[in-house]
Amino acid sequence: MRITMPDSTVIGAAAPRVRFAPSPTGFLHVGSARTFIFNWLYARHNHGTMVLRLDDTDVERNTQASVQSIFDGLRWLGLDWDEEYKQSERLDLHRGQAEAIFAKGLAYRDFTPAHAGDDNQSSSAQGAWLSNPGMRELSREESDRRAAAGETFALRYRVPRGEGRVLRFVDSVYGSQTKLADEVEDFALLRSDGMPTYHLASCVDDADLGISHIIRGQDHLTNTFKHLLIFEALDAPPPQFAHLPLLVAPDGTKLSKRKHGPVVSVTTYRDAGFLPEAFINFLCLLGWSPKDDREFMTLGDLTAAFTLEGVNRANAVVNFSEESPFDAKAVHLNAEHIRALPVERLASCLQPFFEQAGFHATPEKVLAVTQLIRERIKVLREAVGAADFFFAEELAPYDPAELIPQKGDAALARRVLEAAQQVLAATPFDHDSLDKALRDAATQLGLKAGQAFQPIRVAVCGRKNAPPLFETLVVLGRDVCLKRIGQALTKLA
RNA sequence: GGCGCUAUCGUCUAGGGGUUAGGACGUGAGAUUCUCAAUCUCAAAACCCGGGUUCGAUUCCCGGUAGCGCUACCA
Repeated sequence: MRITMPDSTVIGAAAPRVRFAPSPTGFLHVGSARTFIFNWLYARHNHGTMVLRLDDTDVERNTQASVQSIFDGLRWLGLDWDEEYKQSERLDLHRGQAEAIFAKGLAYRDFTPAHAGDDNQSSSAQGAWLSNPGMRELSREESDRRAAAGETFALRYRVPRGEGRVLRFVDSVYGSQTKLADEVEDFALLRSDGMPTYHLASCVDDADLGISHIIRGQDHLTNTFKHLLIFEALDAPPPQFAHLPLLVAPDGTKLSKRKHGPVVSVTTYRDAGFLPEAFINFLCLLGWSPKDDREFMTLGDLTAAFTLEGVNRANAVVNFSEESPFDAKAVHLNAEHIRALPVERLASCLQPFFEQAGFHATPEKVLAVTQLIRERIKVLREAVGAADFFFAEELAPYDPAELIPQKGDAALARRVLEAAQQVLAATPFDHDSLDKALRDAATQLGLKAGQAFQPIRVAVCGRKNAPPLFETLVVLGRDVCLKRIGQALTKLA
């Protein structure tokens, strides 16, 4: 296959083909998302092809909801893929290849009933389990006879034994890896219900789809020896492997949906108001670095900088807790990306959050508000709480004591608010005019700006901490400001 | 139990035979400011342990320890 690139260079067989192969057994979690991102970056950096393959051979555990959740997550990330497959639609290929392997004598039928759970303490005391007694040695005739009689069986790989065979591959991240074939157990290719196992289906598809690089979690590092054996039985050259360090929870264990819940789901980040670019940026810094001091990186920066050589070998902790479900660094990077976004784009990101909160949010107003809060929010969702008073018809109840400035009393607050009423009624409603008029008024009252502005700010916003006063007044408009100051005066009465 | 992988501030990481071991987040202090943010400055904070190699190891080697992964007819 030859692909003509936009810059019209022709890439030959060297153009990599990578794949992301999630199994739909739950929501898309951050570890999977990172694997997807690294594959994507590798593909784009090298002008290769990104394949999405749903590894859905575990019928028991697959759900449609999970498929949906994975696509939701991937769509949100905004990273595309070039080809899409479902393993469940390729079962004939898997079974055919299993038969071919069996025909070559590289696999055998195991009629031992599947045993559930971990009742093999006795064998673990001795060492590793390698095969079920008697099954490997069954003659072809005997095996055929029992199969014909309707006995169910699993198909197992006949791992080379007693030859001292060394299995070897060079991992792009972990370097040279070797293992004695004698230590690899006779793993299953086909289950007794005829369904392919993950190992078989995955390798058959990787070979068939011409995958050149397998970039996946380190939990598969030792499985790779089995996969080498399968590729060999398939007469297919093994792809290049690159294993990624695992993402772990603060307790050190691998991130899991079961154990850690929705805090590891991609959609949780989306709903909290992370920007996809920020989320991707954060995930990339877990187990990879550009080897310079850059941390804030756009998708373009990441694509340009990403190499497998830059991947680390040690597991990375995603630092979340009960109190703060998001890693502080993720939050910080998100705030940076929020500030880097053009206001118009940020405003349209904020729009749905405001609408969801039930605000009457016209695009014009949202744009004006966005300018005032963009340095004050770290995740989009916070905008709702930070800007509610811009949209509310009536201010939420607040403590009138807030109206009283430091070293002042209620009488002082009243004087300030009354002066403000006059000024606001008579001054053109723009930033500079209000700035001058309000400062002059403060001077006349013999007050410092801070003292004078607090009552006004609280009257108008219903809280002490808010965006700068004059901009806020302008966005709110004269009528609303005067009305709220009037209400504040009644509170002080 | 067996096999494998890993080990630098609390966290993410840079670095590498001789360095004041660098950056970022977080934390603390200060500056600035109409509050809050943002911004800026400063501070505290790390080479798992033991051997070896070497003039010299945090860096290379071995051992230990710890953590993680795999050890399913899950993926």
